[in-house]
Amino acid sequence: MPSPPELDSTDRAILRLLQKDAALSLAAIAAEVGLTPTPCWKRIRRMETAGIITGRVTLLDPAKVGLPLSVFVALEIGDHSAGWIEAFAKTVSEMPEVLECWRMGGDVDYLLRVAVEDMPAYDAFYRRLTATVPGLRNVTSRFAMERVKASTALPI
Amino acid sequence: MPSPPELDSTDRAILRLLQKDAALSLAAIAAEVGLTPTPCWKRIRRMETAGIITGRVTLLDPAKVGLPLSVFVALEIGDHSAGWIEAFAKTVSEMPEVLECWRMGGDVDYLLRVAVEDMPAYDAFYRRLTATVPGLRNVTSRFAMERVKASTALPI
DNA sequence: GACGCAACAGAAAGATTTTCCTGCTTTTCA
DNA sequence: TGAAAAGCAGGAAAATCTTTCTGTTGCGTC
Repeated sequence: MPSPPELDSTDRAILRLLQKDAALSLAAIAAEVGLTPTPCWKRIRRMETAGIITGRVTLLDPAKVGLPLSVFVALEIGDHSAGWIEAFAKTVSEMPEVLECWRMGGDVDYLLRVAVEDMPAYDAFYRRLTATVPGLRNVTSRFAMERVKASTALPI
Repeated sequence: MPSPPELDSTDRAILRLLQKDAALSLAAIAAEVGLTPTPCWKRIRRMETAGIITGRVTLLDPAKVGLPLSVFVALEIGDHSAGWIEAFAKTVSEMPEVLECWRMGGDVDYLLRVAVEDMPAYDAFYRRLTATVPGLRNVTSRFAMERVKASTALPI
């Protein structure tokens, strides 16, 4: 059975607002979507418990907190067993400088985005990664020059 | 002159908490860092006006809002003039399905992360991108199978 | 001893959350 | 087919909790 749309246009309007600014008051949201605060609150509550909203976070300026260098690391691996994959996911999840880790299809097996202070710090991370993770066949580091766009707002 | 550290250990503790959960009350933050709400509020206020805190956003589950496909697009360009670069940044910033766009050093000129509904939607995006942006020498699409880790919390 | 900074206590303003109510739509049953 | 009943979404108002602002104190420095 094709489940009915979980989100109507009002829900999506609320989400568009909250994706841009999680600190908006219910009164402001309500005015924007044409409701009173109470039904807005109930809708947000529902989307939170449904797992549609996964969290509210504070974003920082990477340069201003001393992490101006972003590196994308493409990994090719030798061992494709379920055990290796699980262990790798755990290892990488525990590395705080790895902000994103994607398992990919195609020529690259994993793609990481890493935030570090400078090149020596990246080298230290690189050594730690290659020492900790066994069976890496190829590691390609690509360095970001400029963050042209960095959004967390999905187009809904 | 080596500017004094803008952030002391209390500031960083507050930022670590707020990066994980922007909805924490001042009372909860204050208890965690060992202060009363008022100085916490002043510190947060200061970091907001200083641009260290760039915003508070709501995160959604991409699959649950109908955007389960993430694609990384590597671009190589022919024209490296300042005008082209500026126009490209503007074009890409206005495309809502492009969540991230990085200007890179090395073999790849730009790396994009794109969120779409499915493969036909990606194809439509691809056609629009290549039709809109002139002078692309090479476009390589890599498809994500699994989001192993996706964090917005910088390691401070 | 005076100054400046950071924290604190308490109060006022504002926001969130709850409770209860109304009207609409859908369902069910005679 | 019609009508009562149930369920759903929104709204008003009150209670609770938070944020924000005021003045004040304590500590370290000069």
